[in-house]
Amino acid sequence: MSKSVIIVDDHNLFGQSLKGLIGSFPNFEVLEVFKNGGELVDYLSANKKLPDIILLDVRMPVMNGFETMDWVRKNLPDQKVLALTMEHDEETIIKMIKAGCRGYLLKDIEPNEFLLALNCVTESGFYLNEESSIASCSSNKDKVEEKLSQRELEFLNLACSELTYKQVADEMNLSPKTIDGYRESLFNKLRVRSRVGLVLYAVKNNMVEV
Amino acid sequence: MSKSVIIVDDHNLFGQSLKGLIGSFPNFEVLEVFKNGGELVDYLSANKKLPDIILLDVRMPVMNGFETMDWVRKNLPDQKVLALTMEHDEETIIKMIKAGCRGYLLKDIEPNEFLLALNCVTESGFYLNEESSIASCSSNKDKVEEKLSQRELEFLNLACSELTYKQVADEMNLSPKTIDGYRESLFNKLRVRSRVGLVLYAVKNNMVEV
DNA sequence: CCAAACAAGGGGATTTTTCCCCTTTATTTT
DNA sequence: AAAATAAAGGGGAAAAATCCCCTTGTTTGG
Repeated sequence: MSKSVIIVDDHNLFGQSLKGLIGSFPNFEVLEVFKNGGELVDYLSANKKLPDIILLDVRMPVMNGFETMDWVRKNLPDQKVLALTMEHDEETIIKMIKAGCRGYLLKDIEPNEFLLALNCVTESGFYLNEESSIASCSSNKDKVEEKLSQRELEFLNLACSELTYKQVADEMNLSPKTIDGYRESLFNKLRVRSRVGLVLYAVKNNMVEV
Repeated sequence: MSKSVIIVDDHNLFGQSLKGLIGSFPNFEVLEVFKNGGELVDYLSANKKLPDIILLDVRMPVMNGFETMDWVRKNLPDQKVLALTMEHDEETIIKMIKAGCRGYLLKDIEPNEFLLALNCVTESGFYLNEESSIASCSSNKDKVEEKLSQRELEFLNLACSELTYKQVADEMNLSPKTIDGYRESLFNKLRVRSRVGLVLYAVKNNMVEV
């Protein structure tokens, strides 16, 4: 019996090309190609046919990979999802694996490795290559991310702007002194020594939209 | 007669998938798929068959799109090259068009638009959609980039770090006051109001490695 | 139930950044 | 040759960011 796949990727040319490639594999067929998580959620919510595998990009408009993965885990906990992205930074890999995806593929893998991964997931339920295993073990950076509270993340985002801390305080309806506390706390957690350091950290780890 | 295409893209899965898609178009065939500009240059240097079109990614290891485009223009000025990337920022588009490519495609276009572009380039020599035309006209950002001197770029890079301006001055063997001059000058040129603004500008426009 | 962790806020001092106005010396353009 | 521009440097002041040490409630895990 043929295994069914749904592709979710905002780069349409890639999605459509990949559909062709997967279609050429024996025993695989592509049910749908979506451009963002929102379209996928609409489809899945409509009780349409569930695919054997969902290939999920991380950076997408409307609803990104993390948000989409959260939704899938809540609503279809048994759905197999493979993250398929260009980001090879540990943060992203760890976040996606924690969010519950069954493996992490980089867009620069060879097609035969890709086929292997598809088979691996349908049969054993998981596909983890060296990079993602390494990433999920070495939880060094991981821990610090964990420790950032919602409020701290809000602050971090606002710090990545030309607002002064005083203006950030207004924005968050807090006193400048509290903001100073967040700043100091983040400096320690993220091991940076200046606001520029904060911004660079956030950019490096895709925590802000640039 | 069939038109020949060479694909240069570091994301192998994309390159191979795209090969499949192009192969399915009538009158198109893919000669080679390379993972970076270096491989392309090796091929072209070896006097192998020249393709009708080269599809060139911009962000690649070893030899990126700009460097590759420069080489092609110098050595094979009549070779038709289409940039095919994810970057939709004006800087990149302008730089690639200036470097001499015949058009600029985003990876999120529809396959039929893609086919149109391929035909357009082989027949008329150019393919410019709205976005790239807009970009090459509205040279607003363009001009400011132009105006940044080598020294200012050096400063900008160092400003994107946790160094204080005093330390940046040491690094550049200049007085802190001169650095202050660069700072002020860049604030005006880039229309930012703080060091964080500088960093964000540099990150947005891929002027620093993050 | 208690101690630990956390969110919010503050005083006061130091350093860094930002701003505005200014000079000199080459180089380039007109 | 005169004018414009780039590169380097400066004084002085105001604003912002950084640092260190501190208090008061609230939650929350053990």
